[in-house]
Order: sequence, then structure tokens, then C-alpha cells
Amino acid sequence: MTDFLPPIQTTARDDAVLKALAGFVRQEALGPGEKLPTERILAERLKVSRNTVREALTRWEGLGLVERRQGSGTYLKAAVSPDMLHMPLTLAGGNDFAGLMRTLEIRRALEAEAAALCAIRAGKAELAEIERKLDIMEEAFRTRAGMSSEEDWEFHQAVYRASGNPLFEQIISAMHELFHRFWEHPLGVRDFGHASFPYHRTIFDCIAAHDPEGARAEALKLMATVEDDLKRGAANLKLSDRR
Amino acid sequence: MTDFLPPIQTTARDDAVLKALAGFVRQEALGPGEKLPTERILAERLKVSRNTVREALTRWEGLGLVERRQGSGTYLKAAVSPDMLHMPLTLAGGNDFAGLMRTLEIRRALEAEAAALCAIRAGKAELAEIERKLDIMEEAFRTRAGMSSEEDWEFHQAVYRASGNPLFEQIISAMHELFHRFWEHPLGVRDFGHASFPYHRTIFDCIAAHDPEGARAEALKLMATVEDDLKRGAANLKLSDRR
DNA sequence: TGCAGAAATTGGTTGGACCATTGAACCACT
DNA sequence: AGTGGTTCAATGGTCCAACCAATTTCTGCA
Repeated sequence: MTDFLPPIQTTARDDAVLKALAGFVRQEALGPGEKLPTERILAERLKVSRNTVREALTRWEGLGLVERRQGSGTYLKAAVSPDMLHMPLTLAGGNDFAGLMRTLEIRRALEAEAAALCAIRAGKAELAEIERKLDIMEEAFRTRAGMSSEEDWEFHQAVYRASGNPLFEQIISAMHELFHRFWEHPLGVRDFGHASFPYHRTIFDCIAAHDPEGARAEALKLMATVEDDLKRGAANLKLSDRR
Repeated sequence: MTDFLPPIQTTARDDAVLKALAGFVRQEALGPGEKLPTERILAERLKVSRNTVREALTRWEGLGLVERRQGSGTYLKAAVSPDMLHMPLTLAGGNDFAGLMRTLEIRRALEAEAAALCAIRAGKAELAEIERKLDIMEEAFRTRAGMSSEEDWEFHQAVYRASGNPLFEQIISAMHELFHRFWEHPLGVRDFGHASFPYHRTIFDCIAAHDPEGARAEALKLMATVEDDLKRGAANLKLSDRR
């Protein structure tokens, strides 16, 4: 016997509010940046208290779906649809070196898989876009002698997009943001990223040749150099702390 | 010049409430399952309105850190610390077949990396624990002729834990939960998981031999069989729909 | 016409009230 | 002893009305 008796839901006002609101957004075809109705109007239309509306919107705000600006209004920050699934992750102690290495291990896994999928799925247009970003990056690397982190990131994003799975870009972007928020000047390694530079071209070559395993291997090599750089930087940091 | 002047915060009451509460949890050494103070008490102690406390708790509830039970109280659901980083992910359209395959691609990436890291880092105790789960799983597979999804999951969790990086378990668990919520009986494939069975042992062998690349390869093979099963199931589903 | 100040709009906060659920204590009956 | 019902206090859920603070819009004067 399955013995499955889910508890009945007697109250779920705020969830109901969010469902209604998601339906509204769908019907009005609202996109990111657009303004949605006032809390007071929502409360009146949905026949619930403004407090309930606020709790519901607080949920969406915590999920990064919406942005509230006092005196102005509430604005969509991302595309919302009635059939969204939420997966909030919390990293405990993410702002020390060990935490950084942990996020990097996740990124290594996703980077390799995205490169492999990209090698399988990338069409001509995606391939051209990736190569364009790669050229820009290499040019920036030559002229500015190494400082090409922004262009580097654009190249990787192009790969994620061409992987055909938006989750890669979502997850890695979230980690990238955390990375930058807490490690803006990563440990003072001056030639940070130098070692990873050549692998961008090799990754692209494998993708262009539709060689998923090669792309995966090259991506792993790239991430290995990044980790080495960070470890070197951490060692430097410890030395300079010790003086 | 970096030109970094963060805007001053004139109002951030609920964030302040959460920070204070995180500090409280830390000081009292509260763990998951334990009850934290009443909303009314928090409001009184922190000198804010109960509504503000509620908005703050709503945030934590949305992040899965806390569970509220009407008439009973508010309970911790996970370890919280003052230096947490939040990374909420929303998957649009996650409950169709394409969405399932997308989450599976992420899982494949993480599964392979976790197995590789595990092969590098697992000590004797972790190795023994994994083998124990493996034995249980194989026994269940023999006696119940295939239906060993629960034991299967326990084996994988043991691998994630031994990877030395809690993020693997966090992320994959979140996906596993989504998976089960929407695909409880995955497409009616009766011998679902049969094909993946032998790879559990091969993965363990590679881990025990401290062979990261081998473990990665075997994990990829395992996920490939799972994806095949699902595709087969989807094809069946289409056929039966058409009748 | 341009712009400073008033007025309206909107999210943020407060305090108080009542409802619905929970859980413990207590009681009656078997 | 144990089963079931009742009472009651505690707690989260909802509502209301008012006010605060930031923003936007309007207005009237120079």
C-alpha cells in the first residue's frame, strides 16, 4: 500500500496571489523592466489585504523575480510564468577561500559539460558568435596585456548560450556574480588569467570540430589553470599577511 | 579609480532583522528542527513591528531556511549563519519533458565531477560508507527486482558527501526534489533504472582505486543510460497518447 | 519657457485587532 | 490504563487604518 495521504491545504493566500499575478503577467504579456500594478490595486482586485499582497511580493523579490522601488512601483526583473520551478540555494560560509574553491569546483563541472554540449549542438550562427567573442577577447588580451576578464566572461557566456540549455548560464552567472561581489580583486595575482588564455582557442577549435570529449577535456584544463592561479594567490596572501 | 561609493541604506529593516536573527541563532547554537522565538517576541525585542518581522521571516521561508507552522511556531529547516550567500534559481517551464532533460544535463555534469573529486578525496571511512550503501542497493535490486530508487539515491548522496564539497549535494538534491515532485512515476517505464545498475559498482571501483578520470567516465555512462531510459519513456508516452 | 515647490503616488512601517490552527491540560467514560 | 472530547492559551495568518519616506507628477511663478 502506498499510504500516501498528503496534508490538505486550508490556507495558501499568498501562493494564490502569486499564481494570480503570474497569470496576469502572462495575459498582459509583461516582460522584464515593465511595471506591474500597485500593491493597493492588487489588494483591491484580488480581495485580499495589502499585507498579504506584500508577503507574496516579498517572496518574488527574494527570488529575484521582481524589484520594488519605494515611491515608484514594483517592476519585473525577469520573465515570470505560471509554471516556474524555484530552487533557492544557500552557500554557508561562501566568502572565504575554501568557499571560493567550492564554487569553482561546481563551475568546473558545468563548464566542461557546457563545452561538450556546445560541441554537439552549436549551429553555424552560434559558432560564428563564439568566434567573434573569442577574437575580441584575444585582441583585448594583446592590446591590454592580459586584463581581459570582461571579454573572457563574454566568451564563456556565448558558449553557455550555444549549449542549448539556459540553466548553464543561469547557474554559472549566479556564481560569477558571487565571485565578483566578494573577490573583486582576486588576491592580487597580477597576471591572473594568463595561464588560461590559450585554452579558449583550443576549446573553440574542439567545438567547431564538433568534438564533445575534446571540448570537455580542454575546458577542464582551463579551469585547472584558474584554480592554480587562485591557489598561488592565496599562498601569496598568506605570505604577505605574515610579514 | 574604482569610484565605488555604495549607496547609504536609509531603510533595510527586514534585512537588519534577518541579520540580528542570524546572530541570535549563532549565539544560541540553534540547529535544524529547533524552534526560534515567537514573531511577537521578536517584534518586541527588536523594536520593530510584527509585520516587519513577518516580511523578514517570509524571505527566509522562501529560501527554505525556515518553516512556519500555524499555531505551533517557526522552526529552523537548515543551518543558518550570518555569512550566507543566496543563489535563487528559477527554471521557466520546468515541468515538461524538455525541462526535465535540461535539469538532467546539469545533473550529469555535477555527477561526473562529484565522482571524480570523490576518487581523489574519499578516505577510508567515506569509502566504507559508500560501499555499504552500494551493498544495500544491490541487495534491494536483487530481492525487489529492480525497484531500488530509494537505495540508489542514498548511494549517490554518499558519493556527493565524500566529494568534500557540500554544494554538490545541495544542488543535486534540489533537482532531485523537483524531479520527484513532477515526475513521480517517470513515464511509466517499468524497468526504469535497470540499465544504470551495473555502473554503480564500476563507479565505486574507480573511486576505491582513486582513479578520478575513470570515475568521471563511468558516471557519464550512468547518466547516459538514465537519459536513454527517459527518452524511451517519452516515446512510449507519445505512442500511448496517440491511441 | 524653465524650474522650484507643492501635491499626488507608491512602497515601507506601525500598531492593533481578530481568525484558524495547534498542542497541552484536563475531564469523563469505558 | 486508555480512549475520546472539551477547554484554553499560544502562535502563525489575515485584515484594517493610519502614517512615514522616496519618487513622480503637476502647478504656478519668474
